[in-house]
Amino acid sequence: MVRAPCCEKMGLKRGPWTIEEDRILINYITAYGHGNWRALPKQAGLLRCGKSCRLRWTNYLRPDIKRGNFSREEEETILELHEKLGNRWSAIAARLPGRTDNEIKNVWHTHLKKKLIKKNQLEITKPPPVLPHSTQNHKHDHQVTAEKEPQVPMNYPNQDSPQHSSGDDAASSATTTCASNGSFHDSFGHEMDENFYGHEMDEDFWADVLSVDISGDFDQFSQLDGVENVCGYNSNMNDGMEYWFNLFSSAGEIPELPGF
DNA sequence: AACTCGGTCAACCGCCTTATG
DNA sequence: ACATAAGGCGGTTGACCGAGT
Repeated sequence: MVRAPCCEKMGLKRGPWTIEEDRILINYITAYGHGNWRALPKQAGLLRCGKSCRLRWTNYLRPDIKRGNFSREEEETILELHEKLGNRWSAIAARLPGRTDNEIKNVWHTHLKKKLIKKNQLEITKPPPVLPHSTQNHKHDHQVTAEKEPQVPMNYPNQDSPQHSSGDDAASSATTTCASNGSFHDSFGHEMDENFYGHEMDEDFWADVLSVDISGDFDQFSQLDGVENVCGYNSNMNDGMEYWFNLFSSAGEIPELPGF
């Protein structure tokens, strides 16, 4: 079936999002939610297609996004889940709070795939263990196939969860990254230093991007009702909210966020 | 200093599934 | 039951940046 594109290309902006566009999108979703992505850009006054808005929100602007490098535990979790699930990035992301499918996909292709191939090559070059002759025959088969990316069919009949569940999964997965007392936890629930995920690096990054001095009162911002409501949980600052904070503080809008 | 190359990651594309009338 | 709209997914692209030459 041939379908028209999801949005007319005429007059709609593409490419990287500007800070102003981010603010408009956050303002709108904070005030009205995102019931209908297709109608959203028109109602919010954005010259973007709904798909682009959804992607920007889910992959970047959502307040529960965790930024910075992946921890060793997270990498191991991805490897483990990828072995079980294949390239089902959204299913993997659902098990890694604060991480998006896009981010996991990127880290897989840039780091983990190579890591896995290297590991498998090392195993292949290792002298084979002495095995009973009946089992030795199939040893190499397994190692060779492990080097390839698992081929997962488009329909996943053997999976215990439905294929399209990332929206709900993502929402439910957002509840464990940052406790109400401000402590940070990794995906295994271990308490962590807040700098662990490269928080300090992010601060510099955003300061550069926004040309603002980051010395504001995050607590005041993060405890606003509207912020809590959009986050879906009672949370203090995390990286996504930090971005919000800077976005609005640079425009002098705190605490008069729309919808609050 | 200028250039190349490879890594990174945000964004887009096309297809599929689900929801709705 | 069917057609269409909308949401969502995985694959891919391309701009950017830093390291190496």
